[in-house]
Amino acid sequence: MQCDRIGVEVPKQVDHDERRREIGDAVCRVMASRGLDAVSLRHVAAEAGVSMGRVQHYFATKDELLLFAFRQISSRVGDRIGAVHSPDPRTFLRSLLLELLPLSPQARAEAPVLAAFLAQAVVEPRLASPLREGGSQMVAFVGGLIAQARPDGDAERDAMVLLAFVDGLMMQMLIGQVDALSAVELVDHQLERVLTCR
Amino acid sequence: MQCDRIGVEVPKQVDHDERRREIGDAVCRVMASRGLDAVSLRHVAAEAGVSMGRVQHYFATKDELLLFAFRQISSRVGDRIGAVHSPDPRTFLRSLLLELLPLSPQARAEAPVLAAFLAQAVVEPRLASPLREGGSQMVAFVGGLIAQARPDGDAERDAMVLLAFVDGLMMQMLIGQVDALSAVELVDHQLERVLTCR
DNA sequence: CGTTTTGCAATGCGATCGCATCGTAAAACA
DNA sequence: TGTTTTACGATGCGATCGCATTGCAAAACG
Repeated sequence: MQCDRIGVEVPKQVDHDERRREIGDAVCRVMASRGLDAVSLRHVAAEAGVSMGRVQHYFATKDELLLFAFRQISSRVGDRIGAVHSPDPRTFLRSLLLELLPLSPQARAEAPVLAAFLAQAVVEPRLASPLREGGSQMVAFVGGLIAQARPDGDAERDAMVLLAFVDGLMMQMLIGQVDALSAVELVDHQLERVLTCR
Repeated sequence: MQCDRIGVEVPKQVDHDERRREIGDAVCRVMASRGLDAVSLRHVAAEAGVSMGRVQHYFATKDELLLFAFRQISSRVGDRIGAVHSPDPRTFLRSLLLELLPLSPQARAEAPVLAAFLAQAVVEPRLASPLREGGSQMVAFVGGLIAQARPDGDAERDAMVLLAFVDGLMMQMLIGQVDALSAVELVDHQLERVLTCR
């Protein structure tokens, strides 16, 4: 009998990456509901509905587990905002900014996890570094869109302003300070101002 | 012999509140350097240079300790921004916004603590509630200043925009994405736009 | 078919956790 | 001065932690 998958190096009968993703999801769910410090091997195993031995089998250390979960939501958020498109730069920009807020069910699930990792990044350079990298890319991209939508002015600076704004808005939504409707209105208001003034 | 302090209810020989403040400071220092989940009774005691018994003597539970530390930095930040004044509403506004960023040594020490509590507030309503309250007050006050500095337009909405912006900017500074000089420039830029456009 | 490898479950270990308890020196009080 | 109260330091306890180890069924391999 052959391996159940074509190609090389697929282990035996289970999809290694899929299992890791399932456990990574459980990590995110624990983080979203009870915070980063509630993440223990046992809690994650229970959340995933598997044994602790399984978690250990796929992740050598807790650190590796958390780093994997971090990269997992990072890439998910990246995919989500990467899927946004529009021929009109202004519409594109608006959709992009709104995609960064906890408005859709997916974004609502991911935002608390992101917030927890963001706070941890303050004291953990291994998290801060990729976040900075992603942020820089966003600044460059959003800056490009702004430049398209509007002739002159420092587009990169406005990109930083807009992105800091949506970051803060996300946090305020997460603590219940701003609801979804108000948030969208604020984004529209600020975006309008950035694109029409100066 | 008499009590070493005039008035009633001062315990015996030590200043109860002062001791609690010292320990609360140690909590904040641990949080700032190693994050919220590094806060344990032993670490706090070591950081404060006292015995664990002392920490337990002044705080019945860890929860009470953390809540006290939270209220302590909250009131410190409140005092700090409450001390900002200026006859010119525009200058007042600028100073207020800059005071919310980790620019001064005090603010730089407090910001990581605030960020950690903010993230915890996402999953802990007992923290989120006072943060919302403080945020609402800030919106009202900043909105008032905007209304003074600028005739028409929705001042409260712009206050929310500005405050979300500085919140996000604080986080980006904390992860090393934006340095102090750029941050001040971004605040000036955004403030200028809010006050002159629309 | 037998052997090897994989994918776990189970258990145990030492460290650390929050918290309770106990003892006691000193100060306050009568 | 004797008693009480305060302010701890010290120690211990059960729970939980990350992690190492062991065992074993099933699948893959020769």
